[in-house]
Amino acid sequence: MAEAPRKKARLPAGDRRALLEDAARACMARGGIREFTVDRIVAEAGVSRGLITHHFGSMDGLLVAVYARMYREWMEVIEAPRPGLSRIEAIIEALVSPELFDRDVLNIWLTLWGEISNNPVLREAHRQLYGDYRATIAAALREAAQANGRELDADTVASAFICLVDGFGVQRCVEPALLTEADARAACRAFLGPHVGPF
Amino acid sequence: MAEAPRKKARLPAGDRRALLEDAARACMARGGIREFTVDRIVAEAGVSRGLITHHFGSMDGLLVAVYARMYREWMEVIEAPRPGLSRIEAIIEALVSPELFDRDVLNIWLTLWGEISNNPVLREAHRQLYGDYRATIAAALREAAQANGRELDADTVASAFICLVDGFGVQRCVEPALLTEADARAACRAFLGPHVGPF
DNA sequence: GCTGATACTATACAACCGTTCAGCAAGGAT
DNA sequence: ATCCTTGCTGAACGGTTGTATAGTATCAGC
Repeated sequence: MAEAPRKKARLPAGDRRALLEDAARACMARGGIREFTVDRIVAEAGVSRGLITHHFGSMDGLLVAVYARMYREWMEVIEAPRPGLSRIEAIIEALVSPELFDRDVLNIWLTLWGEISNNPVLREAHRQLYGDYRATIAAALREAAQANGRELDADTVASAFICLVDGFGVQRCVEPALLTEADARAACRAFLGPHVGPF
Repeated sequence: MAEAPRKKARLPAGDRRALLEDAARACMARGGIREFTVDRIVAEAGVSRGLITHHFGSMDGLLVAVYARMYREWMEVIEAPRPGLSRIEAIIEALVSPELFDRDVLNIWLTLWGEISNNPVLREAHRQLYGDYRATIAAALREAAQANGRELDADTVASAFICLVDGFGVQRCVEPALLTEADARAACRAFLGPHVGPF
């Protein structure tokens, strides 16, 4: 006979934190910032009301943790090596992959952007991470341009490219039918081609 | 001696509606959807708590009204004739103009996108208006391409172009320093040039 | 087996949420 | 002068918000 499931078993601190972060993301994916509330999140996670404050200090603390985890997972997919593809191609494929080009994921991002724009605590957290993202894209662009013997202002192009990608996210949230994964890939390639040359 | 200001003077119904819409936008520009509350809005407008329900039935009603007005004003600037410029150039100049390329305006849009994505009432309102926007852009693209004797899938390119523009909005809200009006203009032209030819 | 730290629960709290509604004020019609 | 309609107020409602905190369970070190 299997062990009877002990109620309220002790868990390593990290597990419970991750559980709450996942629950918070599920709520945000479902209903944006309006679902990011203590009651919804603890109900989703199946824990007591006090646990959020216990682990994160405040709702802002949890919000920052969610942002950090979203960012980390995003970058993992972006930076994953894809055999046979150049770095810039790999990035484009990552951006239209099921992991990143996903309504739930993008709805969480849309929600986070809205908060970054208005919440000083999250804005500060964003500032620290965002530079890395742009630098990664810019490095891939520089690499592709060099392979074709071209000059380019990698930072500026990377910035505009990120705008395009963020816009895909918006579009996919507000008008999902209008933008397929193939459209997004084609738009990325059409956008970057003139700047870095064939890839 | 001037007329003594009468308190609670009667106003045409439309004026009071517009007053509330403006107050709601001021709140959203300041703090996103979290500031879109009855108390904040009526305080901003200097009217009583009951007035929102009286004129709009509910907060969702006001939200739809705000969206409709944002859309109308956006389109007015987009469609304004600009002597000496082609239609597509005029649209790009409109997009980077002080009226549209404005932190407050774009923060309201970012807030509205987040709501469209999660609020069925607003999503329905959006669906009806959005098609017109895309059609306007697509028509300008077709015109430019024809002038250069080119073929293009105007709807698809318009859709991707709108993504780019929406992404500018996101970027300007979450990282205002990184994207100047000149950057945005240059990115628009670089994006459209390869599709429609010189303009 | 005690002690102290840690993980967690559950209640309580004041503040705020959107909506309802009774009533007042002002003007037009009769 | 009296009614009715309309624009608007302001109090009241039940429900939800985030946080503070007292109390309970569990485990490591001794």
